[in-house]
Amino acid sequence: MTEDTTGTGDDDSLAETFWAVASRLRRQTRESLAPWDITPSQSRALGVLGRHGEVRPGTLAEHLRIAARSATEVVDDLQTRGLVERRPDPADRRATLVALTEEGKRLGTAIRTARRAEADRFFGHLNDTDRAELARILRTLRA
Amino acid sequence: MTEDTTGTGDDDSLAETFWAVASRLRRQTRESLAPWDITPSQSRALGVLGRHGEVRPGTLAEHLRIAARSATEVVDDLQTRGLVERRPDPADRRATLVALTEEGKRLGTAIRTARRAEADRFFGHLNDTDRAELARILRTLRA
DNA sequence: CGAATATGCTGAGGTTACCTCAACATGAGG
DNA sequence: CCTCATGTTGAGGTAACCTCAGCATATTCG
Repeated sequence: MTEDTTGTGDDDSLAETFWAVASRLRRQTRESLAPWDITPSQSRALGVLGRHGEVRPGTLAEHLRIAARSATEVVDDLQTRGLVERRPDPADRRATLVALTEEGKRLGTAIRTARRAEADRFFGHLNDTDRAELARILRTLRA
Repeated sequence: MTEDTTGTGDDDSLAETFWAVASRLRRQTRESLAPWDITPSQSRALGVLGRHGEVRPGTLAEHLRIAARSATEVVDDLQTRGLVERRPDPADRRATLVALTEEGKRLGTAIRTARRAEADRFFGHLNDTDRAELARILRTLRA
């Protein structure tokens, strides 16, 4: 149905193509996370916590490249699910430290594995050279 | 694939890098569209309409790769701003055709120019080879 | 020391861009 | 004409952000 293609070179500016890919990746990610009933940004936060141990919400925000307030929100969600806990920062009484609970760690590793598999599935259509090229170019653009 | 990390070791998977770039691009796009008080998805819709003439909402949705219902919404917004108009499809009385108004056309071209400039600014850090490579690889992934 | 200022977190409230589900009208095939 | 498919949209929901303001601490400096 819907004569799918309509030719091909439809919306092909670099930016458009980029967004088309992004949208595909987002859908796939969401899908691959579904079994754990966890959202993409929660999973990203779990990743950061796994790599860094306990951090303050503000630091988490930097790693996720979002506003501090938004990090608070993600932490709230994870805390509700019992995946992280907050404790006072002994070094600064304004601050809080966020750390994975045992279950958070377990889930974190499980998800990391799944995400890796998912990434392989997504980027796996590329050969090694292309994948490396893509990584390099994207890193340039991230700056 | 997994770890060819360059030592920074921060958020290094290909997917993470991809999202970091996406986020940067999104912010910049939003900013560059601000003068016209138009959102990214509205501008994408204008683009499709500019390239295709009048289309049905459903067709628009396909081009934008979103659900039909969501296209209706974008059209609503554009119509409120007087940039598009709906008229009945003579060939099928269930359907509607969406077309740019004169002002929509004017704005569409203005925006297209701006977006191009913005893309150049964003992707301009890359040399020609890298830009071509990126385009090629992304097109593979879009499939 | 004490006052001004900076920093860290979060409540309140908003936005964008999506989604699904179901209603309703019309079209098409038997 | 009856059924089923299709096109659009109302209703209602969601994730993931945002800003702004307030409160509690920390730091700096006269």
